[in-house]
Amino acid sequence: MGRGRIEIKKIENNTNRQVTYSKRRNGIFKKAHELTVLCDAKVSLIMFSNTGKFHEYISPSTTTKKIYDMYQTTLGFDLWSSHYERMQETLKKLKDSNNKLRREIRQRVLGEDLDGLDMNDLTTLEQHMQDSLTVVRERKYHVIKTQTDTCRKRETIHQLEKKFGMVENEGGYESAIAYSNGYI
Amino acid sequence: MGRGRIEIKKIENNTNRQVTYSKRRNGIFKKAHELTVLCDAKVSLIMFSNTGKFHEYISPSTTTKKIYDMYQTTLGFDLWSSHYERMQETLKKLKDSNNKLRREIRQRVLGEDLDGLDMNDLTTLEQHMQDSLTVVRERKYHVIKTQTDTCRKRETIHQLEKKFGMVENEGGYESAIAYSNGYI
DNA sequence: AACTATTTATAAGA
DNA sequence: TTCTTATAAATAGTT
Repeated sequence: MGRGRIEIKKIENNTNRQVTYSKRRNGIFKKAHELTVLCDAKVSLIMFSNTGKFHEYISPSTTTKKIYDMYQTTLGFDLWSSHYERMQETLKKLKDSNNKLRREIRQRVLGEDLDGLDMNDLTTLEQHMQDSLTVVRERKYHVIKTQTDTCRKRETIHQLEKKFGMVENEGGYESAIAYSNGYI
Repeated sequence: MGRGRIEIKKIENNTNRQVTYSKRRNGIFKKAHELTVLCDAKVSLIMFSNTGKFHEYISPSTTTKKIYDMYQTTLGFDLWSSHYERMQETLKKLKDSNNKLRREIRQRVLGEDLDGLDMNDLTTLEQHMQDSLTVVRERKYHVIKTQTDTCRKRETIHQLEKKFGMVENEGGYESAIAYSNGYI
């Protein structure tokens, strides 16, 4: 449909190709619109030229999102599966992990939810708890010892102050403790 | 372009509309393909007739998914943002929750990560652990007692069998135990 | 961006 | 649906 018939193969001349793209793009958009009106159809037409330029036609009665939703429903699969499924998997893993952690806490910290455990499980759990308790007690004694040491140091510093008239920076010690206690 | 010129408005005659849809659909698909080849473009053409029938053309060099991804990138927004953002939020909450749980386990179950705790914290923790340990020990004795009771029952059943020549269903008891031990 | 000779699409009919 | 064909519409090459 023009001065001469053309073969349907890539137009190598760059300018020609651009011009033909522009002309035919308009043609196809017009056709899409006519189809929409004449036949009460819903059309989504998305095009990218070989230079990456984007153009689209969408029937006024709908949206691209709706068309894709219908597309997915019709074909019965998910277009965003790569994005979405990866998120779904991560979500599932996190939920599982969370549940396990919660169960562990219920069992080991609160002593609840022990119904499924047999004698071996219970004995192992008891041993773990005993070990942990030992660790905490050791830590406690460590802190007591350290605090005592710190007190001794503070006393020594006070003695030095009295000797040399120095002024101690009170904020230093207290704020360090406050900082070390702050856990979220 | 036919025997007579037509107005571009909905074809009310049902059969006519169907026929025109079919003819023009083929026409537009052909045009889409020609554009693809002649101009090295990427075209996605999705159509739904007013009866809900689905047809699509997609350039052979690409996929609907890719076009859809390019569409989103080009327009710089996410069609699923509401869905997606909700998932992102859930994901973040779960991650935070997970981290908190892990920290709690490190502290209370493994006896690690105690650096930030002062004497009061440690004493409280020690007391909690002691309480939990007591609960576990109580549970252990409960299980021992229950098992003893069960054994007694089994003995009684055996005695009854000997008396009356009944055959015990061995699977019943064992599988019940296996079931009650199975936790994920 | 216009023009126009020609090809192509298609409306109506079979 | 599919084919036919007169005619409208699209467009290739040109200006």
